[in-house]
Amino acid sequence: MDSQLDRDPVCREFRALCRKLGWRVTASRLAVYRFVRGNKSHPVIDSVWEAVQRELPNISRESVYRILTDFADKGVIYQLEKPDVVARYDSNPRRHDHFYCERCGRVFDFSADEVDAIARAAANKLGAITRVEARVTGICEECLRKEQTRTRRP
Amino acid sequence: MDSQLDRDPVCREFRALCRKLGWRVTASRLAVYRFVRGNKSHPVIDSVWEAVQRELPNISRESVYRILTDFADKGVIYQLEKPDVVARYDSNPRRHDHFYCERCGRVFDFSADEVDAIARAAANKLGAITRVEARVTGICEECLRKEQTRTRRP
DNA sequence: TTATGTGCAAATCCTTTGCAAGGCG
DNA sequence: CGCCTTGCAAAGGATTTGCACATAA
Repeated sequence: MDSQLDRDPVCREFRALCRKLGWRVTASRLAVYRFVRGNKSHPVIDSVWEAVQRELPNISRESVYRILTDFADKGVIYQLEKPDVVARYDSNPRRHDHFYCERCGRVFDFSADEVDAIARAAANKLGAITRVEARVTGICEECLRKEQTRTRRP
Repeated sequence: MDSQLDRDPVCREFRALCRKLGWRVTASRLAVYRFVRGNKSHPVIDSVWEAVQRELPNISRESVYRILTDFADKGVIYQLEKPDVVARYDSNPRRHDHFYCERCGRVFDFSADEVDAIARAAANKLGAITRVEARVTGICEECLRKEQTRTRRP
């Protein structure tokens, strides 16, 4: 990275980030970071790849995957729609919400019905609304207990 | 389907459903329906397949997929986590919510911050909460306009 | 009988991984 | 120079599709 880039605030921010995470500063990572940072379009892989290719024509799709996965693992970005995708089905016809356990992957139902009206009001201008669901992620009771047990008896 | 099954209320319900949808009543569909109906465990494909195999040992995984997909298409069940999976990334670090357009697939941000407290309170007993997001699905403004134009000029 | 539904095998598509070469520190 | 990164090729895994046979209606 040449010294000229030090004047670019995004670049400096990125270097600080890498330092914090113990990562090397590479052109690939910087280019991906530049495109993703503050980007509100929720880009899919190929959008990111395409954009980054304009700067680094030889970057591979796989590297973009790796870099984005690393960013997501460190919480630098958030991954919507993880491909931890196995089709799941829900036969409950009533409006309801879901709690996703990050540990065991199970999904639990709950109902916070005021969410519906609130989200509808807020998303009103974006289009016609079909359904509203609150999605909560965390660690379920059972997994919490397991972790506590493990911690107590080392 | 023999007449004995007519006495089973689930079966009768299922026959009515098939009639409404213009579907043939088959043992495979009935078995899948039986397992899924009222099932609150959000089963993945293999759980459904495994359960149905106990009744129909020769049913194929592909058929289970087809049947569940058909059910979901008709709104008989809801498909959580569709495998329309292409990884999507979101660089907005602030808590916020998402509007998914069913037509164009784009995702829009909005904020309905009261949702957080409400959902937390409701999901409180299920475990430790990491994040809360309202997920709204519908048809975005732009797609709505396109559909209206198409309808107005046939 | 006739069109729909199903099993089987194979194709797709997205994502991840192994490995050797490249490049940051 | 040594270890972390990357490109390339290939593997993996989930879901879908083509086709011939089975079966509701």
